[in-house]
Amino acid sequence: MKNYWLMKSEPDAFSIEDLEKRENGTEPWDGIRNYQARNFMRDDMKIGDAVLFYHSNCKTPGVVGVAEIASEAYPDPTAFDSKSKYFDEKSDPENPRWILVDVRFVDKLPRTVSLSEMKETAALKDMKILQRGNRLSITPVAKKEFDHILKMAKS
DNA sequence: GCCAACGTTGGC
DNA sequence: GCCAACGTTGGC
Repeated sequence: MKNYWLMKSEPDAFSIEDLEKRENGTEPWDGIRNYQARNFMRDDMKIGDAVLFYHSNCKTPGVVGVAEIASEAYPDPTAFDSKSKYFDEKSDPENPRWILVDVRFVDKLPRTVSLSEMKETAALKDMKILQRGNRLSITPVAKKEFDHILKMAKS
């Protein structure tokens, strides 16, 4: 069974347009330093899973595109790079603490489905992203929520 | 194991 | 830029 996800990114750092421009539209999703998000990548993500690409910390936060999972989880090299802002001296290369998956561009939505609009939509009320104080950068999404957001983007 | 202090996230 | 919510750290 295919799984569905929502992944946040700050467009100033890495936007859906940046993803589209990457070779093969593919980018290693590095820098995840939260255990819950890591465990989703490690335990539940599979190649071909569908992703809602969400822009956070910007003028109009919301879902802007669709991507897909393009690799199994593998060690995040930035954890071992002392020059990286994601460097973690406590991550042992023999037993990596942090992992990542490759994410591939699929589509930009015809329009942004904004966070405020999502909040007003009864069919989306259970989404983790709408729950109070949720800061998780990777959250599972129900297929019907995923489909509903795509439908909203087309209307 | 508790919990205060601290750093980060992210909407507004 | 503000600040509430949250996760992590580290002293005890």
